[in-house]
Amino acid sequence: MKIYNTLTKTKEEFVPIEEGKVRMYVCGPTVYNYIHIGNARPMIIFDTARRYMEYKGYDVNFVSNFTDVDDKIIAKAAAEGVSASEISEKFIAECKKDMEALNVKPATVHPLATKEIGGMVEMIETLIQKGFAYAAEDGTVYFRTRKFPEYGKLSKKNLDELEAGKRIAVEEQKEDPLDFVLWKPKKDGEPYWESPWCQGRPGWHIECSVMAKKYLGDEIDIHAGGEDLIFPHHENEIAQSEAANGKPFARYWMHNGFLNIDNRKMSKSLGNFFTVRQVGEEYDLQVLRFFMLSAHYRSPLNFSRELMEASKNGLERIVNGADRLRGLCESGLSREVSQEEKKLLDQAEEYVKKFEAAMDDDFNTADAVAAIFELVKLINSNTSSEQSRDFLSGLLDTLTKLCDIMGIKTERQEETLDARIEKLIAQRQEARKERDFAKADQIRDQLLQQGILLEDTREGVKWKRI
RNA sequence: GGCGCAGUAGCCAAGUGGUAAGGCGUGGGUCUGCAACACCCUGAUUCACCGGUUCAAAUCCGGUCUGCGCCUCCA
Repeated sequence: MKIYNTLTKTKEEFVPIEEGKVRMYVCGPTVYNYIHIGNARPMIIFDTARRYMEYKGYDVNFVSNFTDVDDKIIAKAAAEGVSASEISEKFIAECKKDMEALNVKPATVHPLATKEIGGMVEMIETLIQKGFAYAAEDGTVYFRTRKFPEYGKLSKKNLDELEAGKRIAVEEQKEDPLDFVLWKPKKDGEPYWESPWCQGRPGWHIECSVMAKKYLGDEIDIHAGGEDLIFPHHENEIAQSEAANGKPFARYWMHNGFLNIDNRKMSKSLGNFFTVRQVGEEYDLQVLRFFMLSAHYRSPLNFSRELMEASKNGLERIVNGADRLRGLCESGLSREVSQEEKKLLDQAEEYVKKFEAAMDDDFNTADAVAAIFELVKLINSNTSSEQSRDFLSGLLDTLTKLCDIMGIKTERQEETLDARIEKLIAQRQEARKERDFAKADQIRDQLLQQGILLEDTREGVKWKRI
């Protein structure tokens, strides 16, 4: 399995620190609002990577934080006249709902920044002891960036050029403009914690270093997040962790590309901002997941209604295929798998190999999805109720196995139609039998208006919600 | 100014030296009472442009054009 490593800018063979185990950390959202579809991309991508590694037999310890103390949370709390924790707790709960709808598995641990303050204070103390940090007069603690010679190794930045860039805020009490905050004093009305330096709260970067250390250890296999986090967030994490622990921090750094709207970065000021919740009002969020998997995770991906429609139709093709096959399995024959069937099963295995080869190559989900489509075509073209049950269920198992890895649900939600609708379907069948097609079509249109699509298949009448 | 990414059919998208996957859409056909589903056929002599290397280039090198991102909170 190869993974593209931002640190070396090459695809590298994945070798875990501990055989058979993966320690993985993904930077999670700051919870001051409903998550947007840009937040959803790393969630979906790295969940898929995790599922694939689990499929390969790895025991994945997957840690993803919620940043629940931050300027934006405090500002929102002030605006609504509630406490910061009320805001963060609410949006953590809402975020978990969205993740479930996107079929993103809960992390092994979802640590909260506010519950890890003790560890942060400890790490900052260590950094001060080792000379990598210093406290200013007002109690602000800064990281001494130039003391860490490898600073810039992830983002390929040169310290002197950074300084020349003059976009760094000059703070009088900093020894060097490049130094960044580890701990800052509270302002009136803000949440705070006690520390040796002042009552205050942690800076933006220390929490991830501390949570990764606590739940995964000093050295981890994979650290992931959006590409915008490369600098300064991940660069600073490396500096903090490696300076404090004296060991290399993460072996593989993975970064997903941005999700754009109309080829522009999504932002509130441009008015092209979508929450997952908004998209969910119009589409099953499985469609959003499928859409995100249609491109390589490192490429920018453009979001639009047109592309969502295309994804919806493509996903429908896969689900239809699985659905039909599931029905066929029930009526399959109890006999041995024939030679011809055996050949088809071998062909299906070829698609599994193609799928695995794609995923082994830096999680090429677009290619992996193509393999699933080819398998669906094989199924649609070569199955009937005249075949052996073992053959049919073998194909179904293969298809659902691959879809599971992608986090695509192939089972339609079991819904019971209410008696009134069932009666209409029965009446329509009666009308069809009597060749009263006008009445039959009238009933079908009536149901369609209620969002129920009927299909007359060889195996009987099927319905689905649209 | 520094660093970086991308440009493949109407749309999306894979492919990084051996002669262009897959999906959506379009048009035609088969099946069906009709429809839907499904299946078959329909698509780039060509991969932004120009030059070079090579027996061979979408893939490597040089240049040009265009779009985008990071360097500041941001997935």
